[in-house]
Amino acid sequence: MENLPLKFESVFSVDCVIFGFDDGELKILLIERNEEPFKDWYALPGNLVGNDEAIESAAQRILYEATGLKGIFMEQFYTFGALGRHPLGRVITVAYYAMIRLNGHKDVTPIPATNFARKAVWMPIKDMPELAFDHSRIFRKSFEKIKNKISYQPIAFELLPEKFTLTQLQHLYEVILNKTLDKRNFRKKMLAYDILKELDEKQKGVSYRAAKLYKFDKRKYAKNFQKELSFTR
Amino acid sequence: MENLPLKFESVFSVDCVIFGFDDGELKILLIERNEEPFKDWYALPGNLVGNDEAIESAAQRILYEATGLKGIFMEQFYTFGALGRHPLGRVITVAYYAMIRLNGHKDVTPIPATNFARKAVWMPIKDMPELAFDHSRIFRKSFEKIKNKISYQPIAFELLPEKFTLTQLQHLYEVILNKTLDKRNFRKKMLAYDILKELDEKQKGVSYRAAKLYKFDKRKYAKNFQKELSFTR
DNA sequence: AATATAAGGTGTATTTTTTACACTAAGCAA
DNA sequence: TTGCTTAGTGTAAAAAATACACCTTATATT
Repeated sequence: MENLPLKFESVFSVDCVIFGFDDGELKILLIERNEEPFKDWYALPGNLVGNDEAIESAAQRILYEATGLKGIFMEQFYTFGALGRHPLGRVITVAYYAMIRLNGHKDVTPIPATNFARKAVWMPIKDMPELAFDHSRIFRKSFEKIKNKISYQPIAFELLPEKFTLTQLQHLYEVILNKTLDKRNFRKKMLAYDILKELDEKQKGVSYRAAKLYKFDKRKYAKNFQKELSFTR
Repeated sequence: MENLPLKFESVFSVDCVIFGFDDGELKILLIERNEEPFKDWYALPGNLVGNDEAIESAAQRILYEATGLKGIFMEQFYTFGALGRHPLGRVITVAYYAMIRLNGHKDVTPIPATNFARKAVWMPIKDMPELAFDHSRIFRKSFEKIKNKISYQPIAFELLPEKFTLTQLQHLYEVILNKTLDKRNFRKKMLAYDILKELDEKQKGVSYRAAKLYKFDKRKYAKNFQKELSFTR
């Protein structure tokens, strides 16, 4: 193919819905904007993508700026481009979500104050305020997505500490799916998938019988996981 | 919020993977490019999105230009924006797929020749050539998507004539899933979903026992379809 | 030491769903 | 009338999902 002069540049952004699980609650990371438009509003961490920056890298950069974390799996889930979504003109935004371990990483550092972000907070999803731009819509779509996905893919582990108890895992499912599950059935099913490694360790610092700790076992997962999960109760 | 001067414009495109089912084969609509870059290559129908055009509308416009069809459901499935994907600069593309009735609409008219498209063809997916840009990748992703989706959502009907036999439906599933299904189990399951309407009509023009015709029943579907489909054999 | 508290951990019977499997019926054509 | 081709159907067995309750263990309290 012959050489052609470059003609195009794009202006578009990436927004990230970053989920964490802490105090038995599902939270997402928000920034408080310090700049027009939507000054003083909460917003998803996001930014314009450089002309020489891959979208995926931009998402990783934004996650890093927001949390100090690198190398977290992020999944693109939708692109939002309604005409009026950005007051400054046509800016479409590619949305990603990530799930990160908040427990055991309490020190995850939200964004240092920047021009546009005054501070960042972990917002429990039950307290979610209306967000800047169309970010509320983006959040809702991400939440539907993970709700759906968790039913057939073991993405929940990403949110837990590396070592966790089955009860913690169950609680997380219950929070995301917004329904209670039967303890015996949950355990039976989860263990049947054979993607967990039982450790020789127990929970510590609890004032009741300590539970066994488990780890997610990537190798077992790769071997065994063709099946799909699903919980009806 | 105060008024701010418009600052941004975006250059981005939409590409459409348009599935049809004909002669017992799954096909997609391709154009043959008449313009650099990728002159003479096959490509997905796609185009730049106007600065005042909603993405969804652009997708509909492209579908219309390619087939003459309006009001077909299209689903956005991914946005592709790798740095080198377009030789003329940074152009990210939002990809949609659609499934349309080819049977009974043989007259679906691919694109009238335009500047950039010499002609359009319904290409059997088994004969798929390498496509322009990253369109092969886009196609592969769309195909994974519908493969997955057909297993739990009745999207297959979109591809069939309005009236169809259960055997036709089964063949379509078999083609998409690339495996054979058991006739009795398929029928039992499909009828159990209770989303089909049995007609008082039979197939015509066949030189063997004619099969009953069915219609997809949107109302039943809306009522009954919480469940998910899945075929293992 | 005894007791209370709180969560951990476990099994079984029932129902539902999925699977495997093969023959007769109907319509057309020669 | 016979042959050909696809339509159409049921059942038994296996697997998966569900409902359900009590004893165990560790710590804290008296």
